[in-house]
Parts: sequence; structure tokens; C-alpha cells
Amino acid sequence: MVKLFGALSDETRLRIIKLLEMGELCVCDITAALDMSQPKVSFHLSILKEAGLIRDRKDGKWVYYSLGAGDLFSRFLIISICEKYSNGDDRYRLENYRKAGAC
Amino acid sequence: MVKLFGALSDETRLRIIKLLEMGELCVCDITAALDMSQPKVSFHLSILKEAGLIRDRKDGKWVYYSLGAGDLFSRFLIISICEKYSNGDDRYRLENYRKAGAC
DNA sequence: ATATCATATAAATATATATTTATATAGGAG
DNA sequence: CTCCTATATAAATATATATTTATATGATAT
Repeated sequence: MVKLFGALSDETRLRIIKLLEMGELCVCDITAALDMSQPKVSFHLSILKEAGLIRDRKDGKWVYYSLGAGDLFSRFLIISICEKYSNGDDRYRLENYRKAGAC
Repeated sequence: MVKLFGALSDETRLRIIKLLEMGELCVCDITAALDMSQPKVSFHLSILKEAGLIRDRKDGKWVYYSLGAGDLFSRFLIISICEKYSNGDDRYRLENYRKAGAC
């Protein structure tokens, strides 16, 4: 429980959750959307995963992350966060990244 | 939101919330139940209060804390925590403290 | 007024968490 | 096999959070 709330008590990780509301994203998508260094993003993804809030799927060079892991309570939290939280410019940056050819 | 989850991402504070399920308690009750130093307890109470999860009421020398502050989402979180979390020996220590004369 | 009790706050320290920088791994392309 | 790309991990550093110890505040009782 401490770990679960700890995972949610960080701005960057809430932004990641909100982004993943769009569906599965690979690490470079998230890195571009957040405009952060890749190791930083990987670090935060690992905490979310460890807390059972997100899951990953490997496909070739890429690792895709998505919501939908965890128990009922975790899912409820995620829904609430997505409802209350705004994407800011993250979505916009992701779209630009994709238009520019993505990864 | 970050502040709210941050307030919940600590063992001591979850214990306090679970204790307050019993109803209003003063700082010395909580200090006895948790078997911790008084400044430490005050520190954690201030964080819970700041996050809008608990409220306080002054009566003479005493300050009583209770659940029930905050919006619907906060209340839901508190209910969920109380349901999932166990008191351990905290309740037992509080009873002993009261039998011994309390504050 | 002085002493005492409950609580809060401040300063110093310890510990945990996040960030940066550098490097490793592992899959594909040429 | 060698190079490049996506991702992860490690080590060093920075920052935030928690804990301890000491002190302040403010209420009551003597």
C-alpha cells in the first residue's frame, strides 16, 4: 500500500499514467512526450511497474507500456487520476514526435 | 494530487488513519498507540492535515484529530485504506494507555 | 506568578528518492 | 561481424523527506 501510493506521489509518474490513457506506448514515445532523458523515464516506468500499476510487453527492440495491470483498487485509482489530471503539452509533443517519424 | 498520494505513502501515516477509524483521538492517544515520539507524531499529523485528509479540533490543552475532511475522492481513499489495513498492536497499546489513566 | 502538561515548531542529522552521466545489453540493419 | 537504435542499469550526485533533539507556545492547575 505504501509502495502503491509512493508510486503515485510523483508528478512525472502521474503524467506517464495520463499519457498511457491513450493506449500502449513505447519508451521513446513517452520520452518524447515528457521531454525528459531516457534513463529518467525508464526509472519512473520501473517504479510504476513495480507497484503493479502498469505492465510491459517487449517487441523486438521496443518495450511497450500500458495501463490495466493491478487489482480493482489500483484500477480505480488510475481511472480517478486520468479523470482529474490534464496532459498539458505532453500529448502535443507526442504527436509532433510521431509526425517527425517517431522511433 | 501529488501531495495527496505523498501523504498516503508512509507507513506511520497509514497507521494514524487506521487508528482514527475509531473516532476522534488526541495527539497523546496517537503517540501512545504508535509508541513514537510526540514531535514525530505531530509531524505526520501535519502532513495528513495539509493534504486535507484529517482535521483537528482544539479543546483546552488538547488537540483532537479525526477523519472525514476532504472531497469525495479523499474519503474514498480513506475508506479503502481502513478496509485493507490492519491496526497491528496500535489499538491494544491505546487501550492499555487508557486503562493506565491516559493523558 | 510558577509549575506542569499537551502540542507545535525549529535546527541538526539521517535516510530515502530522484536526477544526471556513463555504460551495458540486446535486437535488428547493413 | 560491425554499427546503430531502444532500453535498462549502475555509480555519482542532488534533492526531498523523515527522525531526533532541543525549545517554544499556550492552556490549566497550584
